[in-house]
Amino acid sequence: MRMSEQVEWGLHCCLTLAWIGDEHPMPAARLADWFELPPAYLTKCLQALTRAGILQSVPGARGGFRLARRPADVTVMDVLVAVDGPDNPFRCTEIRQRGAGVDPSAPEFRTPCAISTVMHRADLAWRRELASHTLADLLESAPAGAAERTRRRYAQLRG
Amino acid sequence: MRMSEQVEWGLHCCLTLAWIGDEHPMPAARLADWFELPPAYLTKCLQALTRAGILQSVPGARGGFRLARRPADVTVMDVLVAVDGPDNPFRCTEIRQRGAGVDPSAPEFRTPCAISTVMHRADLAWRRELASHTLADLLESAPAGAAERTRRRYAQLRG
DNA sequence: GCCGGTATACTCGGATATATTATGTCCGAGTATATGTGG
DNA sequence: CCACATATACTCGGACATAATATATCCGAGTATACCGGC
Repeated sequence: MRMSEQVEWGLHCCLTLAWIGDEHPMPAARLADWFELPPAYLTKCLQALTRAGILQSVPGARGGFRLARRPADVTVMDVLVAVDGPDNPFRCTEIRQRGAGVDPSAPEFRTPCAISTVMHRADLAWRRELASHTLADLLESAPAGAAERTRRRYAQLRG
Repeated sequence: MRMSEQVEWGLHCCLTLAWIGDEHPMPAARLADWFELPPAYLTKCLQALTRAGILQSVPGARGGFRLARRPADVTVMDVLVAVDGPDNPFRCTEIRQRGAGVDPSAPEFRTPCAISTVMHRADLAWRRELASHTLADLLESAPAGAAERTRRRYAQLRG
């Protein structure tokens, strides 16, 4: 099991967009250059975040992406769901009902599979933790001066 | 992100082996037939569990697999690690250090990436939940009579 | 009848193909800007 | 000098290849059993 790298990309992009502010939207190509990521592929991630209402895309010249909501209103969980999809990593295939001599309509199968239940609980704990942290939290926990450095670097990049 | 199906297989196999007891080891082919799973592939899962010390393989005729420990001493987490590997689903690639004009030796990078920290916390919560349930718990939470039905079905299968 | 040797059938175990998913790339549709022209 | 129409350059957006991983399979090595012959 391995999480898509796009989750990391999406979170870093959101943080960078938060730091440079809403004044100018930032093109995907510039974000890709910023992190040395494949530009064409990063757009896919940014589009997913846009569809989820986390980013806002601005078309045309001087266009790009900006945050659609305030950092405090975007959880890490939101980003993950937007990029990686809403599905539970564990998917119960009900193999307990298979095999010869098993009646799928037996009363014992009315209650959910115990394994599935445990997995679901663990998934819930995971999601709860991710939902308890917002982009604002991440911005605050950054080293002192990170915002300033980011803005300066961005200004230098724009020339 | 999708968890390997082998995790589900491994857990169900462990529960079945617990129910039928240690008297006779159960061959992989019979377990595969039991759940209607691909026999040759299931062995890979069982081998992984054996390497982890959860199952015990008995070679030769009348051989097969049996539980190596008591059900109370095997957590769901143990099975997952054995089958799916110990790696954290999220893998920080330190993209914050990339890009032109960034000094990887800067003091701000001495502290771990905040994103990585949050992900690690969530992963920990997930693992903690999985580690808090043992095979014995799963056996107990099964519907009444499950053990009896399983043993009877197995006896009938052996002929 | 008992013991030993041998052949056998059955088991696991790791090396080898295929399917699916994630990664990476390309080109077209659309829009704000800049420019040039007429009033 | 100002307003408007037009052309342009830049942006996003979804459709198309490639690489990595999970799934599925096969055949060989090893072992306990069962059988057979000899004592």
